[in-house]
Formats: sequence, structure tokens, C-alpha cells
Amino acid sequence: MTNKNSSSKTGNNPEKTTKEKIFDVSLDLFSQKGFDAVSVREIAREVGIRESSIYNHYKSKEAILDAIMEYFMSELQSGPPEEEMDKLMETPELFFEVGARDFIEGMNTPNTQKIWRLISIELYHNEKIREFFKKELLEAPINGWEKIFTKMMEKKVIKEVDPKVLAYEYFSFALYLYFEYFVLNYNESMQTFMEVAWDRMADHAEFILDSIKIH
Amino acid sequence: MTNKNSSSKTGNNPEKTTKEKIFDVSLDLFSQKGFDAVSVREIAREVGIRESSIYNHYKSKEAILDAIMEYFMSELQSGPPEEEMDKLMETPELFFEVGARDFIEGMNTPNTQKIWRLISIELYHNEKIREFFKKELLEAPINGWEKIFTKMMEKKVIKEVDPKVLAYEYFSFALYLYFEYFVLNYNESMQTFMEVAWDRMADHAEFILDSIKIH
DNA sequence: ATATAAAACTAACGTTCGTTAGTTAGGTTT
DNA sequence: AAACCTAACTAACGAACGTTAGTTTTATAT
Repeated sequence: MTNKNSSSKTGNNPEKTTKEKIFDVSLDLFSQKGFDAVSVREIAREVGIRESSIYNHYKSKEAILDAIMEYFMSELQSGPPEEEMDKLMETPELFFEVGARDFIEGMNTPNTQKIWRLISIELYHNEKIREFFKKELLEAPINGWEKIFTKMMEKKVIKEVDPKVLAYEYFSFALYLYFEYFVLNYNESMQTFMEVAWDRMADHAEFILDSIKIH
Repeated sequence: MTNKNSSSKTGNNPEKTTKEKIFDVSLDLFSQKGFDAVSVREIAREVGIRESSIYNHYKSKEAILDAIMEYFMSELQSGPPEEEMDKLMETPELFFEVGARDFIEGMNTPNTQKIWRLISIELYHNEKIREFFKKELLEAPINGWEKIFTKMMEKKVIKEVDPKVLAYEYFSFALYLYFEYFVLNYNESMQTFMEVAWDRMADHAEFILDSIKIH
């Protein structure tokens, strides 16, 4: 089995290898129906080969899911660099804008968007994915925002409140948007979501800002 | 097929009918593993009968899920009565406390708690459940809070802001708590969750209140 | 005691599932 | 030309699935 990374970021590359096709088709199907509800035969049919041929490229159905998750984790961006942060922090309005852009662009590309959906479905069935979600997609950002708010208080640009509470206040709305889109309205167009999410995240940031900024 | 309502609210009633046992066992299993991952044979084994006997009580596996959902909808409480509302609204602190209690007690009994979890899992696979969730568990409460905040503004007990934004601000945190518990930490004890949820909902209400109350 | 209806049983049906063994075609390297 | 590898193929395995038909037990009513 070759270990060439099966990334296949471009959806309409005509020179895709069979392994990449399997990857892409699986992601499409998994993200729409969930892992268990998709059969190897269905993947094979969509790719245009027999189901047994899948096993020339991936040793099991589970291995396809693993490859998808591995790809996603490698694509996770870690946000803007430290130095830039410090400057931004002095004007909270700007900072929130950057934060919102970060959040929304984190679900930007078609592939990552599908994986977000897949993760949502598999949260209930897959312990590994659930732990990943908790640690990397919830706790890490919240701890990050807590640190940011703490620093802002030290710099006296916002009022003194419990930074943890503030982090939850800010971040829980992002989770709400995520939930509304990926769980409840997954089929609507991405463009529409991006625009709406941007506006609502801006409203939210404004509300938070109004109550914590020092006039 | 008898149409006696299969409620079985008390978990340790020794005089449960077989139909009630099937209902309870199915709910247990569905809420832990999801509908598709539970087989009729597994339910039968847990109840202590053969799988074919299930069909003397429910005409299909799907019919068990339908019965569970029907029970849940019938248990949904609609909140405190109108007259009491008007009085409460004049002191927002009290009102939030009532709101939080409502929210948390809505997930109170062991049975409803399991169904909440089941709903979460089936959101992705079941269009009926997804629509129910959107309408009854998201839109309805948010519209309710929007009306409440509008009235509060009319009574001049809180500042004038966009009531829709405010409703989302208040409610999205509740959804966050729901998500954290039912999706990510389902196995922890209910008592622990109730206490933590109560505290955090109080912190949240205090934060919101601080930024909208008229001093 | 006898008849009746509910609810348990045994046995099997037709499908679909993930996966494997063994084989064949096509292209590249010796 | 021969050897080799990759990746396709055919065919099938055993297991699990939801469901059904037909039969026997059990409890209740006459």
C-alpha cells in the first residue's frame, strides 16, 4: 500500500488517481449519510469499480474514514501569529472581526465543510472523533479566547469580568451558528450561509463589545 | 394491536407490560447507540423474549421510534401561564431565573433526558425529527424570548436593543449547554450536569442582564 | 371443562453487509 | 521476451439485518 497522502483538494482535477476518487466519493457520501449508512459497494459504484478493488487502496472501510480525519487535522489552521495578535488586541473591534473571519474561514473550502458535517454525524458513534472535537474544536478555542480576554483586561481595553465566562459568552454563539448550519440546514448553499453567518457573528460581537468596552 | 398509550414514566415499576418493556429498552438502546445501530434482536434479548414477539406489540422497528417521539412531544411543557409572566417581567433577574429553571427542568426526567439524546443522534438521519427540532426546540423558544424582550423594552425595564439579537444572545448559550452535555458528555451523571448547568446558566444570565438592565 | 384471544415460540425468508481468495489485464522494468 | 507489479476483475464467504408464517403456550371468559 502506497502511503502517498490522499489529499485531492481540487474537486475537478481530471487526473485523479483511483485512491483519490475513493477518498472524495467516500467523503461525499459519509458527509451526507454518515459512515454506517454508506456501504463499500455504494462507494465502489460511484467510483466506477468493483467493491473488492477498494481493498487494493484502503485496507478497510474504517481506513478510509481514518484517512479523511487525518487530512482534516492536517488542514486545521492555528490562527494568526503571536506578534500580530498583540497589536490587534488594543482595538477590540478589529480583533473581533479577525476572530470572526478566522472562524468562518475555518469552514471555508468545500472539503473541510464536508468533513465538518461528517464529524457532526460521527460524534455519537466514534469516540476518537468525539474526543478530537472536544479538545481541538471546543476547549482549545475557548482557552484561547480566555487568554485573549485576560490580556485585554490587563491592557485595560475592556472591563474586568470573569474571562472564562466571557470566553463562553463569545464562543457559544459560534457553536450555535455551527450547529444551525451543519446540523439543521446542511443542504443550503454555502455562500448563503457565509453571508448570514458573517452578519450574525458581527451582531454578536457588537453586543458583547457594547457590554465590555471601556468608553 | 392495542392502542393503549405506552408511557411507562416510572422506570422501576414491576408491573410493566411487555409493550412498555419494549418501549423502555428500545429507548435505552436507541439513546446510547442510535436507531440504526440497534437491532430488533438486541431489543428482544434485553426484554427477554424472541425477536418475532416484538411484532405482536409494534408493527415495525420504526413504529417503536414513532411511539417514543410521540411520547416526547406529549410531554413537552409549554412554560408558565400568561398572567404570571406579566408580573415576572417587571423584575428581569427573577424572570431569568424562571427561564433557566424551565430550560433545565425540560431535560429533567430520566426518560426525557434519554429522548433528548436520541433526538440529537437522529437529527442527521431523520427528516421528521430534524424538522421537529428546528421548529419546536429552536425557533419556538427563540420567538418566545424575542416577544418577552420586546415587552420588557416596552415596560422600560431593559435597554432598547434589537430583540431578535437579544433572543439569540440569550438562547444560544442554552443550546451550547445542551450540546456540551447531550453530545459530548452524555455519560456523566445527570445530577452533576444539573448543578453545573444551573451555575453556568446563572453566570450567563447575569452577564446578559448587566449589559441590558437600566440602572 | 371448553372456547377464545393474546402473546409467546420455532424456523426461516430474502437482503445486505464487510471482507477475502484467486484470477486476469495492462504497463513498466530487467 | 520474460519477469514483475499494480489494480482491476469474478465469485463467494459468513454474519447480521428486518420481517413473516405458522405453531404452541398462557390466561381469561363462558
